[in-house]
Amino acid sequence: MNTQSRRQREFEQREKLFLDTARNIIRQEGISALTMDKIAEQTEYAKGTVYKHFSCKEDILCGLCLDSLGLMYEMFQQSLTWEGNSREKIICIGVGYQLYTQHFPEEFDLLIAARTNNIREKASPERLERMDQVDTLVMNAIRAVIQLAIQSGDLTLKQGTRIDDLCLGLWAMSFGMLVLDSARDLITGLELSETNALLLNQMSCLLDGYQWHPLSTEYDYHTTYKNTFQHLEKLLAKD
Amino acid sequence: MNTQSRRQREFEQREKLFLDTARNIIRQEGISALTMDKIAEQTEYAKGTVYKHFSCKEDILCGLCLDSLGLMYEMFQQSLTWEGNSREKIICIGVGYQLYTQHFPEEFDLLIAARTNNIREKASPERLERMDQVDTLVMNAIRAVIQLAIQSGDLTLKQGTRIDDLCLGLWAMSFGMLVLDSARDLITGLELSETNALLLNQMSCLLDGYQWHPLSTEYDYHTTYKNTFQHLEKLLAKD
DNA sequence: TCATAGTGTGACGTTTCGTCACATTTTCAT
DNA sequence: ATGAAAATGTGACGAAACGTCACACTATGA
Repeated sequence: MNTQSRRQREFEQREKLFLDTARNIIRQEGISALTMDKIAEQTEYAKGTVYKHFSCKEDILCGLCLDSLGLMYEMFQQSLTWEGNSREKIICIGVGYQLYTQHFPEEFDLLIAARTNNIREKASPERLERMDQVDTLVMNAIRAVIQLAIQSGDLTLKQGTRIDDLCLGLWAMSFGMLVLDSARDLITGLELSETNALLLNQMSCLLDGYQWHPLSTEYDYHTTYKNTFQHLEKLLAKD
Repeated sequence: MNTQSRRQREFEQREKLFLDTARNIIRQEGISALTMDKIAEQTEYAKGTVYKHFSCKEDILCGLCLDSLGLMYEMFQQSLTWEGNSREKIICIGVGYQLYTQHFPEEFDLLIAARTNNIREKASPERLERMDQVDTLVMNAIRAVIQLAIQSGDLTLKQGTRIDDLCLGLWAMSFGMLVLDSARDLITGLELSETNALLLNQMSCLLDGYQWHPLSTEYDYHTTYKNTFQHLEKLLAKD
């Protein structure tokens, strides 16, 4: 009975060890340097043991994404507690997303890659399933703020628009901006404002378009942005 | 002299043959089934010859993306000629983007993957360079419409916002929506409107937020959407 | 007609993957 | 304490794919 749970615990610890090692290799040498043999060697386990945990290399990548998503979820939960009106809470979530991508560019890169068939074709169904679940949790965090906004009267959905449409819209805008911005040096010849102003401005326009009150003309969200930024940055620094 | 140019032509034709073959393999068997040996075998050339054209597998993927981007650019150029106000032109571009992703999901998948270090770490610098160039062309198409809108008085940029910020915002929203939507079945538990309405609604809100006239309250863009959709779909059907 | 430059080839060495039969350790009933 | 059985860990191995390169073949033009 007791040994059962100990075994389980050891198994989970080892899984964590493998993932941490993989993460380090990617951070230090890039994703193409990640091999199963290297993970085995650095952890001083045999390759077969690694395969007891992960069905293939892509499965490990998804495992790393799962960790990332979990971290992101925690941060989003933090954002929900931010004191302020509903729009400020949404901004706080956006800032969290942005900070995350800036602190963990490699992980974000993986998150993008994991939306790609390249990876999904190979990863194990179980882990893909788990990723969906965390995805849903993250979505729920956003959904909660939207519902709050509707309840408090800050937001009235237009005819034919659903809550989840808005969820996806906000997510899409943030995701898109961060993907494109993370590859900003690729897009040569673009004359952009500085990164931080970019996301806030675009989100402000979108939220104004939704008629989510108070509008950016009625309220100073730059201050909100600065404050949430500092707040969340402190949280991140703890790691 | 003459033989020179003939050689050159033959070389380009063969490159196209390799790419077409690769595309077919991906479409039929998925990206993980793509191997250099398979391309060589199917084209009845030796592997060494394939490597005369592409430095590695990832380079081929980028080659496919280049083709995709070229096609997209052509479609965007078409959109610029759409008769209507500046907002309708932007919508036409968005619709083009959407149709593209729906018609060529595999290619779109590659476009996403090609923004990832996974691929970029390995592809040849020359081809990455060329991709940037086409990226820039595509951006220019969007930029042109924004400039038109400003000139015609439909749009006035807010203080501190640049044309390229708006470019990126529009691109980000569309890209984000299409990425997330292309993986829509992943995000279980989401209750979304149908795909087509989604992008239009979100773009409408964003454009309203920019105060890009005529606003969606003053003009029926659903009709525009339908018309542009049909128009571009005909163009695509020609292939 | 033949020397030469240019082009194409596929066998080969290397890397990495993923497997599996066997070795080692742990457990638990006696 | 002991040993049989169950659980766990190992790493040698075969297969698959990559990318290279010395050589073979072909085209060119003097």
